[in-house]
Amino acid sequence: MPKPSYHHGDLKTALLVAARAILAEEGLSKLTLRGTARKAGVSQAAPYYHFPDKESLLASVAAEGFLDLADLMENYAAEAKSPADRLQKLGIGYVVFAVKNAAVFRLMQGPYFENPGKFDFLQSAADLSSAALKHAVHTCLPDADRKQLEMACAAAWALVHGTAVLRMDGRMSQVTDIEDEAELTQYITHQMDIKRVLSL
Amino acid sequence: MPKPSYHHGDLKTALLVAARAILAEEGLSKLTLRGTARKAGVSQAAPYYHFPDKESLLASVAAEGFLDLADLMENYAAEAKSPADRLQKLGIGYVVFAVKNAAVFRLMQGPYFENPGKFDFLQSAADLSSAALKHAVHTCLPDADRKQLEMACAAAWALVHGTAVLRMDGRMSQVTDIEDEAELTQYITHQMDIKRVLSL
DNA sequence: TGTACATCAGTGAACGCGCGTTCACTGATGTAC
DNA sequence: TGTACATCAGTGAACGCGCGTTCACTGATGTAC
Repeated sequence: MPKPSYHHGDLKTALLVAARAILAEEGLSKLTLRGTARKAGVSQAAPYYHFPDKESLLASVAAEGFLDLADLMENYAAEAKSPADRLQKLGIGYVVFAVKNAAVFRLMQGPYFENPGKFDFLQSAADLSSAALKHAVHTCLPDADRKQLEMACAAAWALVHGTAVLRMDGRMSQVTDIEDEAELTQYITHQMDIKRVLSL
Repeated sequence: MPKPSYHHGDLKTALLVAARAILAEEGLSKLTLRGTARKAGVSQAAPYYHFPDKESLLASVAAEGFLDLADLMENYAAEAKSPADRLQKLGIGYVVFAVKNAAVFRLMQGPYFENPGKFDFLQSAADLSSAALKHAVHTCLPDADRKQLEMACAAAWALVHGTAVLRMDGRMSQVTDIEDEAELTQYITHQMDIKRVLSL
C-alpha cells in the first residue's frame, strides 16, 4: 500500500534510485542533491537523514554501480566454455555496462572523489571488477611468472577499459547508434581478442 | 615593457594560459570563466571580448591540448627505428601526455562538450592523434585488409587510451608516485607491447 | 487497551556562495583631415 | 603636427540562478506503564 505519508519508509533506497534515474536521463553534470530529493518527491533537506553530505550519496551510487558492473560481468562469463573465453566474456560485460550506463560509469571512474580511501565500501566495490579480470588472467596463464602476470593483467584491463571509454563516448566506431546488444557484443568480441594480448 | 595598462594586448592568449594553469593546479571542476579572468588579472567580463561564452573558451583550451598531444607523440616517435617501434612510441607519448596533463586530458575527453560537431577546430585537433595512431598501424600492416586494419586500429587505440586513463587516475599501478619519466617510459613500453596486439 | 512522551524522519524557509552573463560606462588607441 | 571622433577592449556593478547546507519546526511512530 504505497500511500503517500509523512514518513517515506525507504527513502534511502528511493534516493539512490532517483540519482541513477537522473544520471541516465540528464547525465553526471546534472546530478545534484536537491535534484535527487526532488526526483524522490521529498524536500531538499530530507537526504541529510540518510547521507551526511552529497559526496556520500554519490559514493553510494558509484558503489552500487560497481556491484552492478561485477554482476553483469559475471552474467556474461557464466556461459564461458574455457578460461580464455571467460576472460573475454568478462571484458564484454565490462564494455556493455559502460556503454549502457555511461553516466554511472563516469561517476564510478571518478575523479569525482578526491581522496579514494575515504569510502571503504566504494573502494572494495571497485576492486570486484578488476579482481575478476585479474583472476581470469591468472587462470588463463597458469605457468606465467609474477612479472608476466602483472603485464598481462595491465594489458587486459587497459584494453577493456579503453574500449569501454572510447565506445561510451562514441569516439571509436562510426556506427554510433548501436542499440542492438547482439551486434554490440559481436563487435566487441571481434575487436578485443584478449587471447591475442595474452600470448606472452 | 609589460606595464599594466587598460588594454591588455594579448588577453586571448593570457586567458588560455590562465585556464591551463587552473587545470594543472586545481583540476577540471575548478575551471570557471570568472576564475580564469581572475587568474589573468582582468575583470570577469573581459573574456567576452575574446570568447562568446564559457564553452568556447574551454573548447579552445581542449583544442590546444590536442595539438600538444599530437606534438608530444610526434616527438617520441621521431626517434623510432621501425614502423612497430614508431607505433609504440606514439603510444608512449599518448600515455605520458595524459599522466602529465591529467586535467587537460579529462577536458579533452569530454563529454564536457555536448554536441561534438559544434567546434570544428576542436574536432580536427582531436583527429590528429587518432589519425597518427591509425596511420602507424597501417604502416605496420601493409598487407592487411580493411577489416583487419579497423580491428587493429581499434585495439591499439583502446589499449593506449585505457592505459592512459587508468594510469592518469592512479588506478593501475601500486606505484602512484612515478615522477621519473624514464621509469614511466620503461613501464609503459613493457606494459603495452603493441606489436603483440597487432599480430593478426 | 489507553495514554504520555521520547524519538524518528520529515518540512520549508533561509543563508551564503560562486557561477555565467549582461549592461552602462570609460580609458586607450587609431584614423581622417 | 594637432585635433575631433569613432572604435576597440577594458571595468565593475548588477541580475538571476541553482547549489549545498542549516535550522527551527512538526507530523508520525514506537515504547513504557
